[in-house]
Formats: sequence, structure tokens, C-alpha cells
Amino acid sequence: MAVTINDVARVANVAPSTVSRVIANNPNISIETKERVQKIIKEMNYHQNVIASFLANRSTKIIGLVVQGVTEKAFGHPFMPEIIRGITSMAHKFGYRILISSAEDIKEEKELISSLSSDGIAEGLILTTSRIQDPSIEQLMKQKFPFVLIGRPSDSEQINWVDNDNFSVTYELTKHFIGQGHRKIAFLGVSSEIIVTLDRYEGYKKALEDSGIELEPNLVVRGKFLDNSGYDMMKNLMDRGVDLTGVIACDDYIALGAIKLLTEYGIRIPEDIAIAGFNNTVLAEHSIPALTSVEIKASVLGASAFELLYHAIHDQRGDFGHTIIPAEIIQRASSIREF
Amino acid sequence: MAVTINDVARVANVAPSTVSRVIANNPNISIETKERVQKIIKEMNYHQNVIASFLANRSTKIIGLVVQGVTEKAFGHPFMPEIIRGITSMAHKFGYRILISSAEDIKEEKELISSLSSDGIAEGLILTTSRIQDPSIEQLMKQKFPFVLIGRPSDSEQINWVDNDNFSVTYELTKHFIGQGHRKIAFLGVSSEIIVTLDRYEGYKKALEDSGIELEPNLVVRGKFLDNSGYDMMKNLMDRGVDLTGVIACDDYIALGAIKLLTEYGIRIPEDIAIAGFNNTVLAEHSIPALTSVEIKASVLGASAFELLYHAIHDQRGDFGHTIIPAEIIQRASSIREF
DNA sequence: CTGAAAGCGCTTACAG
DNA sequence: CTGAAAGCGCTTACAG
Repeated sequence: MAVTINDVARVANVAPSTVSRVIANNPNISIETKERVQKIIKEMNYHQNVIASFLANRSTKIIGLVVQGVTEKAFGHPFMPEIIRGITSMAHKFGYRILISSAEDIKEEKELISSLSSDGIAEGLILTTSRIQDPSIEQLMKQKFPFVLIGRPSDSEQINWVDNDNFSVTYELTKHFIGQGHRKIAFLGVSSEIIVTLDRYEGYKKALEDSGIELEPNLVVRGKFLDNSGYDMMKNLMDRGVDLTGVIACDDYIALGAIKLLTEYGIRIPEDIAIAGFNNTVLAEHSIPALTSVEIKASVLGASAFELLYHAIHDQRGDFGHTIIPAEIIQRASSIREF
Repeated sequence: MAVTINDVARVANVAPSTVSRVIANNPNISIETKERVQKIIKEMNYHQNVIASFLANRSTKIIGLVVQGVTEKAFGHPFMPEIIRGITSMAHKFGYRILISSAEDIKEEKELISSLSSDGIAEGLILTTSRIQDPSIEQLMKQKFPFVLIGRPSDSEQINWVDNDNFSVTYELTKHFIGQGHRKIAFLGVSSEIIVTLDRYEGYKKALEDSGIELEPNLVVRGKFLDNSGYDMMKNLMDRGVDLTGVIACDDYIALGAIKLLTEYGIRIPEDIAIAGFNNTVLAEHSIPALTSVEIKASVLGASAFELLYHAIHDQRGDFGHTIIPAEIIQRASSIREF
């Protein structure tokens, strides 16, 4: 039904191989036949069957992207589309396309990764979920299938990954609070499974330490990173009468929830309590007061992930790349007293 | 390098075709050979090369999804991931995967669609951009390539599409305002190219008409649907001294911008001016006051789009499906005086 | 129930 | 500069 290279060859009175060479822009083909064949290709409305050429070439120019699904709601988090955008735009430059799949739970994710890494479609994988001790990752390493993580894994040497400098930016952010006279600064949203939050927590701890402020355990609130639970976390702190003047939340959603609670309690921001979040979502600038946040440059993370993956696929050297994207504190009214 | 069907056949002492039948779960194969072959497949860690089977089968079980890129920022809009999620989860049930591509501008989008529709990878396409008079759409129709639009097109008969009942939900929303005594209701964000906004505008107009309220042209503000320009739109209205007590914005972002301006001007919401948005983004519930919005059920839109596409690919009948997903008004403090 | 053979549509040494 | 042939890894009538 669809017109093939053979149809074109017949009409053009050449061998199929010649048509193939014209398509591939092979240099040693006479300009006349080239033009003639090209004309006929146009006329016959021929389009290359990429699947067939994949098989012959053993190259698909497709990479797989695995994101989390419904359950964790991460797909709905504003930074995910940004990451995807970064990946696709960089991939496009290299002539690559993205096969996107989402997994609802760990089990599904494991199956997904297992098939994506062996069914011959994807040449490499980008994973957006970096948990502590992920079995899928070990599997990929064993298979020597090229992959890149967005988010530093716990055992980080023999793996390609991109991440922000979570430790140092949180250090800076904490210093920003301390510099304004805050001593009692809460830290919301540490989760022992999610490495980003642990890195941020370390930065927070170190900044306190360097400023001679003792870490107060009851200022540190555990909780799911992407949960909408900032309201409850903050309520819990306030209702327990914990003394504090500053709040650093591991995510804007958490910070926004906290702001909502504080507003309801008639507490002024930033006069009574200063607050900051992470990920610089649109929520941050729209918040009242506007929320200080950390711009993680999600699209740059995505683009860098693709670059690492590209090298992993094409360079035989077998070394591993780690790219650190500097995050940036965006100061807004919520954390600046003189605003 | 990778183990093939022939390797397995050799070890199992059967023909490659037998191995193929075992993999395909072909019924007429003896249980003994089946089990023996399956065992060897496991042992040798054989994985089917899907690309080869694509070629032999003439079926890829992949559909393409085209979204807008950087320029229009739509990819960053919270409903886009929701749509993608709906598509992927439904596709997963049918064993399909999604190849996602983003286009930065109309030209790129045209090229993208042209290659996706003819390179043999995707069996069908879902498009998220429905503009007035899209040349790509005409092209696809001419090629008879299966595709579905998310968002009703202007010439809607011979095309598969899914959409909300934008007219009637906006009618209801406007009635909700009128029911609370509002007569001067502004409408923000009509754009002549974007059909959704036109449909919503019609619903607004009809509700006014049915209530005997005359349409005031200077209460209707044009503007890009996804722009962050609600602040400016509202400022313009206020500075011109336009008399109003209600605002319906075609998108939450626009509504949020308007709220920000109103808050700065010391205008109380909803006491002085009531306001509502569309798309029920997380922003809406986090807003202060919480923003009345319209839940468009983006993931259901996505899922339905896949279902239509699946039929378009597999049913030969050549008829066209139109699915309308009822949107739902979520009443919150911003539009309810007695709250 | 199983095998030999042709075919899916392309690519690429090899020979001339 | 061009063609004939083998091959990429699978599938599927056809024959037995």
C-alpha cells in the first residue's frame, strides 16, 4: 500500500540501493541520478519507513523516559513538564525522540524499565525517580544499558546523573534567614527515602552549625516531599507551641500550605514568620505574599540529562558523568523583612 | 550480540518459527515443546526485538502525541501533564505507548506532524493544539491518517475530537454570578484564534441574554489564553474606571493575576468583586481567597482521546467520534458572598 | 504440531 | 558511480 524504495527504484530505473543512497545523502552518487530520484520521490510521495531502517541500522534514535504516575502525583508537579521540555528540546537537536511511559507504582515501574531496556526500541533511558536503593537501577547497571538519573542516587559513582547543588543552595538559603536575625528556623518535608530532601537537610544543618546555632529536632518535620501536606505540618508545629520565626520548606506546595495555615492564624508573613520554598513554581510568584523560592532550572536538568545519555550511548569509554546544575535563590517578600 | 530467536531455536533444537509461535502464545503448539522453549528463553535471557516484530507485523502499537513547546508555554500549564497522564494510562491498557514530541512554533509543528504521520512509527496521532484553520489538520485528513484533537476544531464534523462542554459550563458559571446579584460581570481572556475561549464566551453571552442583562463590550477583555497577563487586564479595567462586581477569567492564571491586582488595590474578594477562573489548577485551591474554578477533567479528556484514536486506528468504518466531557464548577470563597 | 521458505522495507559491504 | 546480494530479526501462510 505505502510506496516503498522498490517502487521508486522501478520508476526511476535504478536499483533500490541507489534510491537508498540518495535518501541517505551518500556523497558518491552522480548529481543527475540524485536529482532525478529525488524528483520521483517527491512525485510518488515516498516516505521512508523508519521501522525498516531501524532494523537495518540497529539504531532507533529513540530514548525512553520513565515518570511516576497517578499515585505519587509527581507527573502533576510543575517541574516535571519543565524537565520533559528540556529533554525533548535537547533531544531534538540530536535527532532523537522521546518515548514516554509512566508507572503507577514501584512494581509497574520495574516491569516498565525491564522491557524498555531490552525490547530494542529505546537506546537509552532517563529516569526521574531516584529512591534509596532502587532495584531497577541495579538491574540496568548489570545489563550495561545506558541510562541517566535525574536526581543523585545514593550510590552515585558508577551511574550517570544530573542534579542541583542541593546541599549548598540550602546552605545559602539558611544563611539568608540567619542573616536576617532568625535563630529558630523550621525545616519542613524531609523524607528518608528521597535523597533531594536529605541533601537539603544537610545544607540546612551545616549552615546552622557554622553559625553556632544548635539544631532543634522539633523544628525538623518529616513528610512526603510532594505531598500537599504543608498545612498540616505547620498546624502541628503551631499547635504544639513550637517557638519559631522562620520556615524553610522542601517544596513550594508545602510552603504554600504553611502560608495558608499561618494566614488563618493571623500570623504575619514575613514580619512574624519568614518562609521560603523550593522549585520556584508559578505558585511562588502568585502567592500573597510572593514566596521566596529556589529555582532548580528543571529544563536545564532535563537537557543535561539528555546530553549525558547521548554520551553514554555513543561513547564506548564507559565512564560516568555527573552534572550539577546550580540552583538559584529567588528572594521575594515572604522572607525579606525590609521588603 | 543480543540473543535472537535463532539462537534460542538452535539450543532448543527447533525451528525459529516454533520459537516465534511460543512467544506469540500460538495455541497449536505442544505443551512440552512450549515449556522447553520457554525454559530456554529464560535461561538465555532472550528478549524479543520489537523493532523486527514491528516490521513483520506492520504494527508498532505506538501513537504520537504533539504538544506545544517553549514559546507558547502550554507544556508548562498544569493541565498538560494531566492530559498526558490520562492518555498514557488508557494507552497502557491497550498495550500502546506514547511517542511525545513538542514543537516550538507552527512551522516546526507542521514538519513534526508531517513526519510523524508518514514515517511508520506512530499508528495515529493526538494533537493538543486546536487553532482556527490549522493546515496540519487538513494535511492529515487528506492522508487519511488517524488522529484525534483535544479541543473541538472549527470545522468539526469529519474529525475525531474530545472537548469539554465549554458553552454550557460557562453558561452555568455566569448564572452562578447572576444568581448572587451580579449584573456587571467582566469576561477576561477571549482570543479569536482559540476556540475554547470563544465557546466559553458564547456561554457567558447567552447567560446574560437569558437573564435580560445587556452585554457590555468594555467588560469583555481580549487576551492570550495562557498568558500570565491577568494582572494587566484587570489593571486596565480598574484604571479605566469600568464599573463591575464580578470577573470570569478564561484561565486560573488570569484570575490569579487579577486577584493580585485587586488585592494591591485594596479591593475585597468576594465582598467587592467576586471572581472565578477555569481549569481548577492547584493554584486555585491555594489562592487566598480560594478561587472558584472549573474542573475540566484533563486526564479524562486524555483518556477519551486515546479511546477515540484506538477506534480510528482499528475500525475500518471511517466514521468520526466526538466525546464531550462535562466540566464541573468548583465553588470556592472567591465567588461566594455568604462564605 | 512443526519446519522450510518467503517476506516486511531498508542498508551496506563487495564487485565492477 | 551503480547494482546484485545478503542481512537486520521477526512472522506467517503453506505443506506435511
